[in-house]
Amino acid sequence: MHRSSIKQLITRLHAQPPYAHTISYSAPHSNALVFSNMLNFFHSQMGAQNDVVTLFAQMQKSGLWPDVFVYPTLIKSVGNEGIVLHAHVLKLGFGCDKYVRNAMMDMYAKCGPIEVARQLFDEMCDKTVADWNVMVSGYWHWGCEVEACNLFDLMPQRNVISWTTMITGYSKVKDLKSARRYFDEMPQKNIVSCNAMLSGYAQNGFAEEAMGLFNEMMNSGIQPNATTWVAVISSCSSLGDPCLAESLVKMLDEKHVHLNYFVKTALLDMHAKCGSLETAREIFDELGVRKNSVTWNAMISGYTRVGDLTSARELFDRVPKRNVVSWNSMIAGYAQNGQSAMALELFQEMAATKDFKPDEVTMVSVLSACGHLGALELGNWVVNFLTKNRIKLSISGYNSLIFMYSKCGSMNDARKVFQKMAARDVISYNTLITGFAVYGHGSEALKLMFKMKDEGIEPDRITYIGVLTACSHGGLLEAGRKIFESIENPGVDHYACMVDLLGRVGKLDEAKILIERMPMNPHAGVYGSLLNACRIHKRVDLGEVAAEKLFELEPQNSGNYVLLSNIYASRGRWEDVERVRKAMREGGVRKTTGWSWVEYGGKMHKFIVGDRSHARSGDIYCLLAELRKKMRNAGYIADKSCVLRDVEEEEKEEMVGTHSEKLAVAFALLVSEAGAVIRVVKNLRVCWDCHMAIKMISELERREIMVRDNNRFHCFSSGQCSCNDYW
DNA sequence: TTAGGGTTAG
Repeated sequence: MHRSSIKQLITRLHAQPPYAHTISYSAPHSNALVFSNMLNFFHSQMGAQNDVVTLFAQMQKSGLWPDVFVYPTLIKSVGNEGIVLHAHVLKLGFGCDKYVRNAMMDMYAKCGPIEVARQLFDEMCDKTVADWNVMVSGYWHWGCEVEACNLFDLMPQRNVISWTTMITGYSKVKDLKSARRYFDEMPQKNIVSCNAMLSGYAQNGFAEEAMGLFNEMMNSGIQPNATTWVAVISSCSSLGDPCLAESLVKMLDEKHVHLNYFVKTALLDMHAKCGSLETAREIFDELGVRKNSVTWNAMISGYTRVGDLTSARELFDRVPKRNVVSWNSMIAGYAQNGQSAMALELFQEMAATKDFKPDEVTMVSVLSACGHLGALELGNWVVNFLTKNRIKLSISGYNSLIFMYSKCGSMNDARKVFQKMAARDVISYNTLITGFAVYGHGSEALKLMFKMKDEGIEPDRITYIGVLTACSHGGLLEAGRKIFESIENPGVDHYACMVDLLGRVGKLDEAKILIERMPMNPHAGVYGSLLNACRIHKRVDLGEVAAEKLFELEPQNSGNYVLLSNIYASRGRWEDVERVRKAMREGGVRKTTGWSWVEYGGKMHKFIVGDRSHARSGDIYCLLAELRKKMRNAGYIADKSCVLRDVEEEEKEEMVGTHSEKLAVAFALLVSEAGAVIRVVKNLRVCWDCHMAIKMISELERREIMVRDNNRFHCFSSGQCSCNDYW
C-alpha cells in the first residue's frame, strides 16, 4: 500500500472516534524505517515493552505511521491495545499480509479470547505452518490439550517448531512421558527442541532424566547454549549432588562457556543447594548492581536451608525490591527451622504491608507453623483469611490444611478437608494417616492405606511408617506384622516401627531377634524403641543392652540415660539409678528443659519450668496457690512427680484481667511443670494430680481448652480430656 | 512469522 493512500485512510480515521485519540497524523518528515528498526530492536533484544510503546507514541508525534513490517511487533507489545490495532490493520488493508495476520492471531491466542484466534485461523484460505503452530500453541496456552492434539494431527505439514510446541505443551501439564514420545518421534531435532525437553524435565523434578538427556545431547554433537546450561545446572541443584556440581563447573570452565546472568543465577542456586554456600555468596557479591529479586531470594533460601536464619534475615531486610517470593522464602525459612512463632509474626507483617498479597505458598508455611504450634484458634483464623482473600488452594495447600488440623488434634476437620479434595496425592494420604497414627486410630489409618491403593496411589516409605506407627499406638499387632511383611524393601525406619510395635505389646524377645536379623545397621531409633519397651515392661537385661548401644550412637541424648535410670528405679535398684546419673553428670549430659504452651486469645503462651518471664507470671502463681488449696481439700496431694510450687509472698500481686484468662494461663503453667515430669519419666500416669487440676479448670470454665505438651495435644471439655488414655 | 531460560511450598 502506498504511503499517500495510508495518509488518506488515517485522515478518515481522524473523524471516527475512538481512533481519533490514538493517531495524530501530520506530514512525514523523518524516516519511518529507522523507527521501525528501533521498535524491532527494542522488542526483540530488550523485551522492553514500555520503550516500544513510547517509541510508537513518538512516531505518531513526528507524524509517522509505521510501515507493514512493524505491525507484528506492535501487536505483540501493546497487548489489549492490539484490538484497536486490529481495527487499524483491517482498515489500512494489512489484514492479508501473512506476517501481520499471523502476529494478530498469535495476539489473540496468547491474550485471548482463543476463539477469535480460531476464527481468524478458519477464515484463512492459505494457512502457513506458522499459522497452524500459533493455533496449536494457543490451545496449549489455555490448557486445551485435546484441541491442541487434534489440530496437530490435522496439520498438512509440520516443522521442528510444531513438534517442539507439543513437547512444551505436555511438559506444562507435567506429562513428561507424552512429551518424550513426541521428542523421540520428531524427524529432526535442534537445540531449541532439546532445550524444551530438557527444561520440561528440569522444571518437573525429573532431574535424573534431564541429566541423561544432556549426556545424549553431548554425545550426539548438539552444542549446548545458555538455556541448556540453565536447565542442566538447575537439575543438578535439585539433586543436591556436590560431585555433579563440581563436574559441571569443570565442564563450563573447559568449554569456556560465557556465563550470562541467568547461568550465573542458576549456578548461585546450585552451589547453595549442593553445600557450598560460600561459593554461592561469592557469585552473589560478584553480581554487584546486577542483582535482582531472584538472586536475593535464592541467596536467602540458601541461608535458610542450612538453618542460618540470621544471615537470611539480614539479607531479607536489605532486599531493595522485595516480592512475594522474598517474603515466602523468609517465612518458610522460619517455619522449617522450628521458628513457627517468627514465621507467623513475619506473615502478619506481610499482611499488614498491603503491598504484597500472600499466596498459596505463603499459606502453606503459615498453616505448617500453626500446626507445629498446635494453634487451632490461629489455624481457623488462617482458614478464614484464605476465604476472605480468595486464595485458591492446590493439592499442596489442602495438604497443609490437613497437616494443621491433624497436628492440632482436630482429626474430624482434617478428615473433612481430605474428603472435600477433588484430587489427592500420596502426601494427602500420608498426612492424614500420620495424624490418625499419632492419636492411636489404627483402623482408620489402615482403611486409608487400602483406599489409596484402590485409587491407584502407591503407598511410599512414609505411608508405611505412618501405618506401622498407627498399629503400634493402636496395639494392632497382627495387622502391623502383615503390613511389615508386605513392604518390598523395608528401610531402617520400618524396622524401628516394628520393634516399637513388638516392644509395646510385650514381645521384647521377638523384637530383639528382629533387630539381630536386620540387613542394615540399626540406628538410634531402633534401639530407642527397644529401650522404651523395656521401660514399659520393666526389662532390665534388654534395657541395658539397648542403652549401651544408644550411649555409643548418641552420647549426648539425656533421654536414654533417664529411661535406663527409670527401668532400674522400677525394680528398686537405686544404686544403679545413682550410677547412671553419675555417668550422666560426668559425661556432661544435661537434661533438656521441659516446656509447653497454650493458645489463648489468639496468642501462644510458652512456659519453661521455673520461668517467670511471662507477663502474667504474678497472676499465674496466685492462681496456682488457689488450685493447690482446692486440690488438697479435694484430697489430692501433690507429690514429687508433680511439682506444684509454693507461691512466694511478693508474687501475690493484685489480680489483673479476667478470671478465665488467668485460669487458662495458670493451667498452662501447671501443664508446663508437669511437662518436665512427662519428659523425664515418660510415664504420664504420675501426673494424675495435674490431670485433676486441669479437669477442675475446664469444669469451672465450662468450655473447651486446648493444650499441647511436647509430644501430644489435649483437648479438655467440661472436665473431659479427649486423650484419656494418655493420662 | 511460529518453539526453549533462573527463585519459593507439603
